[in-house]
Amino acid sequence: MAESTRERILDAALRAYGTDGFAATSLDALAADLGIRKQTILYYFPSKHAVFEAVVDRAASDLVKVFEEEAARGIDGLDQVEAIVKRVFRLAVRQPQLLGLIREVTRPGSLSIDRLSAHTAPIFDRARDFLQREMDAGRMRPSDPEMLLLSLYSTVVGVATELEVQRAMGISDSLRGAVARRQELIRFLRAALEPV
Amino acid sequence: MAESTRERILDAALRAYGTDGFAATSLDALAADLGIRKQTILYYFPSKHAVFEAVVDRAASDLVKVFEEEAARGIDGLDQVEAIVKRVFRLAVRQPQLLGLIREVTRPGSLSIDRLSAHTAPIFDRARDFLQREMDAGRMRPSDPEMLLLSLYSTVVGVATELEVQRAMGISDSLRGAVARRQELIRFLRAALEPV
DNA sequence: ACTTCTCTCTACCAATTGGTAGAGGACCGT
DNA sequence: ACGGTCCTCTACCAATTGGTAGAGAGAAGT
Repeated sequence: MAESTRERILDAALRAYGTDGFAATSLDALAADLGIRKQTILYYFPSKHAVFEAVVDRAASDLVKVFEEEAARGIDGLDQVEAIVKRVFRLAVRQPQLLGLIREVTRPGSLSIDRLSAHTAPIFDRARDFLQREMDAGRMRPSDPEMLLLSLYSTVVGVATELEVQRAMGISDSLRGAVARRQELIRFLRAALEPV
Repeated sequence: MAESTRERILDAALRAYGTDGFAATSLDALAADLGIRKQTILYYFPSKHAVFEAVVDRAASDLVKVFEEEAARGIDGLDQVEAIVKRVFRLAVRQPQLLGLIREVTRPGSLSIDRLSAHTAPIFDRARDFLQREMDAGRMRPSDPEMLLLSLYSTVVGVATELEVQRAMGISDSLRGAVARRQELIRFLRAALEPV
C-alpha cells in the first residue's frame, strides 16, 4: 500500500473541505470519493469534526514548515518577502485546497480557529519581529508592523486564492496566469514596502 | 409593519449566510431566528437556493450602488481609491456579513458566482479603465491594470473581512481598530500606487 | 353574505445526515 | 489449529434536511 487509508482520508478531506467547505461535505460523499464506506472513516476518526481538525492540523503544519524553512535561510528585507510569496504561490498551485481550507477556518462562524492559530501564532510573532527589524534597519518603509502584516497576509492569500474573482475579472487562471499574478503581486508589494 | 416579511427574511439570510455560510444554515434555523415557520420562507421563495440568490442580488446591488455613487463624484487618482476604501470600510463596519457573503459566493465550490459577476462586471470594467487612465495620466504607478485591480480587491476585502485572522494576530477588532486598519491600509495602498 | 386574495400556519414526507453495533475477513504470533 | 488485532464491511438508527399539500385566518372587494 503506497499510502495508508488514514492519509488517503485526510487527502480527500482537504480537497473537499478546502473547496466546498466543511458543512457542505458529508461523510458519505467523502467516503464515496474514496471508494469506501463512511464507517471506515469513523473507524479512524471519532467524528466528522475530528476529521476536520486533523486536516487543519496537517495543513497548518505544512504551512508552518514552509515558513520556517524560508525563515531559516535568513534573507534580508524585500528579498525575504519575495521568497515567501514565491513559496506560498508554489503551494497554492500544487495544493489550491490548502489555502482554501485556511479561508474556511478563518471565516467568522468557523470553529477550530484556535486550533489553527495555535500553530500559526509563533509564525506571526516571528513575522512581526522581522518586519520591525527591517523597518528599524531602514530596509523597509516604516509603519505599524501588525497592520502591515495583515495587509500583506490579505493581499498574498487573496491573490493566490481568489480564483473565482479572477475569472469574473476575466483573468486567466492557467499556470502561466499564476506566474503573471505572482510577478505582479511581488511588484505591488515591493512598491508598497520599499523605503522612501 | 415597519418591514415586510420578505425583507426580514432577506436580512436574516444575509446575516446567516454571510457568517456561517449557505450549507451550514438550514431553513429551520433561519425561520427560528425570525420566529416564524420555514414554510413561510418557502411561501416567499421557491427554494432555499432561491433565498440565497435573492440575498446575493440585493447585496450585489448595495455594493454596486456604493461604487457608482463614488465613481459619479469623479475624483482623481489616489484620492478616488482612498474614497472607495473608506466607503467599503463603512459598509464592512455596518454590515460585516455583506462582505462575508461576497466571500461565500466567490469561494471555489460555490454556485451563483455568475449571478454576482453579472452585477459586478460593469464595475470591474470601469475600475480597470479608471486605473488605466490614471496610469496614462501619470497619476499612478504604471502596471497591468487587471492584476493591480486583483491585488487591490484582495487587500481591501481581506483587511476589511479577515476579522478572525486579526484576532489570531492579536489585533483589536473594535471600531477604533477598524479605523486604524483603514488608515494603515490607505497608507499601504498609497505607497504601492504612488507614481515614482 | 359571498368570494377572492394574501399570508402563515399544521401535518407530513422522502432523502440525507452523523453516528452506533457488531459481523467477518485477513493477517499475526503462538 | 487458534486466539487476538487490525481493518472494512452490512445493518440500522434517530434527527434533521429541503420541500409539498392544504387548512385556516384575516382583510378586501362585490
